[in-house]
Amino acid sequence: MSTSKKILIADDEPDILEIIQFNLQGEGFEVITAKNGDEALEQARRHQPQLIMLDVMMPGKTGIEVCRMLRQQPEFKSTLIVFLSALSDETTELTGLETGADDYLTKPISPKILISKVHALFRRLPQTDTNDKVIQLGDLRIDREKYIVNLAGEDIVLARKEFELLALLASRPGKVFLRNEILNQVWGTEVIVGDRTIDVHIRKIRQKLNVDCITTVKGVGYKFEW
Amino acid sequence: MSTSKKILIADDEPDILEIIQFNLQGEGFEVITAKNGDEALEQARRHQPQLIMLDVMMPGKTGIEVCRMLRQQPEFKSTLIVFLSALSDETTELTGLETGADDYLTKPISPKILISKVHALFRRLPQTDTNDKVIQLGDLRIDREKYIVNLAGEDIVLARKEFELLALLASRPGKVFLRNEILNQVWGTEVIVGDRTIDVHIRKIRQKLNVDCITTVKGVGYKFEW
DNA sequence: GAGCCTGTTCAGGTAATGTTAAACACGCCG
DNA sequence: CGGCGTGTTTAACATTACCTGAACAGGCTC
Repeated sequence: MSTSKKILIADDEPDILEIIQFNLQGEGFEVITAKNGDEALEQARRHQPQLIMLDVMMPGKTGIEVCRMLRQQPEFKSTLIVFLSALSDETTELTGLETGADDYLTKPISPKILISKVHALFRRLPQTDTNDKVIQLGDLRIDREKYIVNLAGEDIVLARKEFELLALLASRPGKVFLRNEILNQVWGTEVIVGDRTIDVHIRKIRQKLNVDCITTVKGVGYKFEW
Repeated sequence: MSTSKKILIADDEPDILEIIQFNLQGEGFEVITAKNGDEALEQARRHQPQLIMLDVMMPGKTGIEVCRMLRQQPEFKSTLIVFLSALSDETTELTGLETGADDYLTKPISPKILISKVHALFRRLPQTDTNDKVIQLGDLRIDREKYIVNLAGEDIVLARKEFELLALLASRPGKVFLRNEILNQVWGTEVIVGDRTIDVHIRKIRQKLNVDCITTVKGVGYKFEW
């Protein structure tokens, strides 16, 4: 688990990039930079920052486009995204916020204000380890990327639905997931499946893991406990 | 289904109050208003809004003071707080953000931008609302999310109705809940059950908790005391 | 002590879940 | 294209835990 918070800044003006970088590093943040939209996407993918600051006007892809593309990818669904713009155009700001950004800052901006804003945004970021790609709990490891469950060194093969169901429950150990919640998260809102479907999958997981880690809360849902 | 989101607006100018209220209500928010700082504190306590918008310059307590006082109280630790101010003074903005506010908006502000901002803020809320789901009273903890009652480190398993009944009573310690009130909240208005049903559940809770915390108010109802 | 309210116990009914097997969907490969 | 294997869903049935009402006991008030 990385302790320091990573911030990606994308701007085509080297001066601005440098000033912001300097100030944020002074606050203990790890800063990654990009000179244009494509580079921003590339760096975001590589470094998985918690906060991304995008200049709106950049050669190639605009910040808005970059934001939209990021938000379409599951791993950036909850990443903080902030726009930086020299123009305080209402329409652009609106578009930016509606694209899923968390804030829209206008240049020039005082370094102090910028830092305060960044801190305010980080205050709202959920615990970093809950939406990680790898869930590690004792000798149980659930790797969302590789679709592998490993228990005490032993790889366990789970089918896709089984895996997603387990990953969901394990993403918040202890939390009771309502049956509806599970259906929405694993099956989506459009598909309608019978009542027993969830139970059957739960049973298979219990069987394959051969450990009593999923508790039924009757009339409510299921929860994962370790 | 989530209940509608409540927003509290505090401003001493009636015109501004009205404009903002109108716009937010149009978006489906439930809006509460306050004319000054003290009223804001009062209304916040009463209505427990998810978002509070504070004018900085108000007669009596300033928005900054109100924010500071709110943040000191556990129930407002994760409430969204936004400042509204006519003056874009850097020092004030800094102070505001450092007091724990989520954003600082300068008047005049376009309704559309305001609404977008509000939506952007609410997007960040769900992750942090776990605090609201836990009732902690001394060494008794009722966790609505985990469906667990923990007393002095010991987990106590309650059935669904028992849990909901206890959670209801404990949500307002000291308040006497009428039997009708309990029926409506726990059983719903449509279901009709006999008189003794509540008693039976109360008994089971008393038995399982093994602590005398539910007091009978004869001819009226029950109350939870700690 | 009568009347009213609540406490206690218990067993039957029932809704929710567990279990199993079989049907269905889908891609793979010859 | 058609059989095969895997993954997913359904249906039927078993099982469980929960909820509830009834029946009675006890306590308080008048």
